[in-house]
Amino acid sequence: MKLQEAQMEFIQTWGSVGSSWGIPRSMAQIHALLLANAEGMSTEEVMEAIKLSRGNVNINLRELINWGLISKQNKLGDRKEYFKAEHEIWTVAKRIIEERKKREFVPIQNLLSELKATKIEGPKAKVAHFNSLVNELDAFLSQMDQLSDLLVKMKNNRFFNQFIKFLK
Amino acid sequence: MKLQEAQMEFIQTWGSVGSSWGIPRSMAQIHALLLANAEGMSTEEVMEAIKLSRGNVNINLRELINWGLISKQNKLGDRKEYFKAEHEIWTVAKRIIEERKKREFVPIQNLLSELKATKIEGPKAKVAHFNSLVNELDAFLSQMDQLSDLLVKMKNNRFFNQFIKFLK
DNA sequence: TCAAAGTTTCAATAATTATTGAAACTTTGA
DNA sequence: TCAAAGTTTCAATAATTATTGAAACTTTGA
Repeated sequence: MKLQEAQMEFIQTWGSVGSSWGIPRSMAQIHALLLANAEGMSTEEVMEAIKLSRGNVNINLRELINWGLISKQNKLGDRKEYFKAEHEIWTVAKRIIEERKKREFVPIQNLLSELKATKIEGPKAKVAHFNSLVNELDAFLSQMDQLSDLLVKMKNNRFFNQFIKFLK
Repeated sequence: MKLQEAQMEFIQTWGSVGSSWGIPRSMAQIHALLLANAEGMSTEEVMEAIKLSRGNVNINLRELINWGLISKQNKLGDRKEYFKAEHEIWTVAKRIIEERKKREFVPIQNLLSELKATKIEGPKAKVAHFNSLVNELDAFLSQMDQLSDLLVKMKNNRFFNQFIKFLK
């Protein structure tokens, strides 16, 4: 298989998985493209490679920068901006986890602590059920939170593997 | 705060977080509603509580059943079907993790193993970079896979907490 | 067997979200 | 200072996804 084809398959798959994830398809595709290329690429090159409009590429490159998944690069004697992916896979994962936590965990956690702090009025049994849901969810989410912090610190594969074995 | 209001806030938040997740808002809302009620509810009751059409409620109830997040119940002397949420929070998490793995991990993993098995042609350095990306991603995903299996088995809070402490 | 109660399907439509592309803006260096 | 090169913005539009609601279908028990 040609490198080009392989890259394209990768980009397509990453894009469609991304979009079933709540990440815009183009953003995921651009990310995949930059991951697949060791060197940075310019806006033009990205546009050309995955046939997207300038505006789209620009917006999504900036979003990827916000996520900390790519960074700007300058080439000497060249005025264009180049964009280069973070290639360390554990760092990539860390950034994605952090960003998703912000969007998916924090709002629920905020609501739950608010509800925990509030006296809820209504039929006793129903209120009890609701309160216990709130408490259990809250406890669960804070455990997941801890686990993800841990995960993110665990960049060392060997340690991770030992740890998995230990727990089996 | 009235129980009703509290439930509604919960339903709204769960719905909007769900939809930033790739889960249809209505499905997440129906799930939240059933989680918040100890007893099962009929299609009519769900429609009434969150103002959704019959078709929508029907489709999403079935989808929730597919996910294993709710189940049908019958009441004696009543022809209607009632739907009751799985209330054990670790089981809920397990089901969601499994379902998301199917949608988000499996396609990437399949592609990666295909790519690993293929000889890729092109400039040596670029092919090397691409191959190492494929290998690292594959290794990473299989670690996450193991971790999630582990997590799912770890229903016991006490064990989980000890384990977190142990690793700190 | 039949009608009432309930469930499912699905084409049409609404709502949401992503994308385009041209115009406005910014930066650079001669 | 100015024009060329490059970047950003954003209204219009396209694409995607979710929702409605009425009609078709199924089940139940008298």
